[in-house]
Amino acid sequence: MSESTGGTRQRIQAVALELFTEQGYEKTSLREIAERLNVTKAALYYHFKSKDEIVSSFADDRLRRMDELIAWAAEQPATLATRRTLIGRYADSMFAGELPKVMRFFEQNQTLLKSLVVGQQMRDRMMRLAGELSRGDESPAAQLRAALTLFAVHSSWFAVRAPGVTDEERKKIALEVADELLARIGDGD
Amino acid sequence: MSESTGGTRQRIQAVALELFTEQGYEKTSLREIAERLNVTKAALYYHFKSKDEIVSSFADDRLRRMDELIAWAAEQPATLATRRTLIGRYADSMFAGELPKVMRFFEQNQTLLKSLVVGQQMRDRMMRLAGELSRGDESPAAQLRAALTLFAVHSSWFAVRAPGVTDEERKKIALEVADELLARIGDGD
DNA sequence: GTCTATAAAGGGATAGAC
DNA sequence: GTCTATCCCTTTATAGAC
Repeated sequence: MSESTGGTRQRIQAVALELFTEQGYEKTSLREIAERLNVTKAALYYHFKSKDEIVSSFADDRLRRMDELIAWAAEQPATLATRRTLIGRYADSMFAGELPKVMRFFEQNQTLLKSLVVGQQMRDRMMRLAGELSRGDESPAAQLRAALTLFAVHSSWFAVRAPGVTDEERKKIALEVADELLARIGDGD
Repeated sequence: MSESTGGTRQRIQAVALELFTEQGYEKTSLREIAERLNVTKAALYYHFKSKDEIVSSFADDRLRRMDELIAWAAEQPATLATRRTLIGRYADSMFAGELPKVMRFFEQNQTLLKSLVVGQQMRDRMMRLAGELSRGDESPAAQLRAALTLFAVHSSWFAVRAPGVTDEERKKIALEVADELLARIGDGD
């Protein structure tokens, strides 16, 4: 209860995430975030000790979930069934709650993957996830297919431009295409 | 001949493109670019009237090539053969000369696609290209496959992590995976 | 927990000498 | 074609009052 001081911290996170995603992290100033919330910059610094700590604050949760997913995958056999379940679980997390927003933020701010520590961690988790999806087939084509599978889930948000498509339908389409790609992994022998 | 004053303009373009891609457009200052070239900021402003004009200067050429490609595709029948030739030509341009560097720049600076005019133009061309790739099959799945096809060509640069892979091999792998995706477009009837 | 005020630095861009 | 010098603005971040 000692943390629920009106939820200002959460409001800062929400506004920052939105502006960082739409305009870019570098182009969004703390002044702009503060103005949207009708507070001052100094108030922001009470809740976060720097600009990039705001990013870490909402990315850490996402990192934890990815770690869980990767750990689970590492214990499974490298079969098509495992890969399908893995991408299915990943898609579930990408279409639930606030997590897709965080992933969209990183997609829009690719250069942060290099300059911020939390960005490097996110990059690392994505590569590990792709590694699990192609485990058992070390061919270059398999690596590409694994990466595209993840991108299929992400890009279903914007690549499917038809009007009136629900989230559930987007997920279904993404998994349909992903399954086709996964089916081609590991059949080289 | 009146423009060949030592190629300073080209050197500025090359350094800017590299730094913009590696660190991000917003994070790279004109001072930093000038220092790398051992000139002053004012010298940069003799060649380009603003920071974003540097971007336009190397993006315009890329835009022209994409326009040509889109115009060509629009005249062809919406068949699998056309789609395969189209993605093949696109891959050729992505693996030749300086063009891939420009595309990597835009990938790393996604937010510029919104804020810069030339970015909006590039975004528009990519969507048109995807449109040509899925023309004749307006299903959401076809749109997703078309987008993934383009991404397959782009991502072959970083998703294929095996050492010692040549550009030619990357292209071949990308087109192999792209062809599988394209084969699923337009067979809904 | 939020404020005012300010420090310290760096950004893009321009004027005018050479 | 490049320089020095400078303008004006915004940025992140901090100090200290309330």
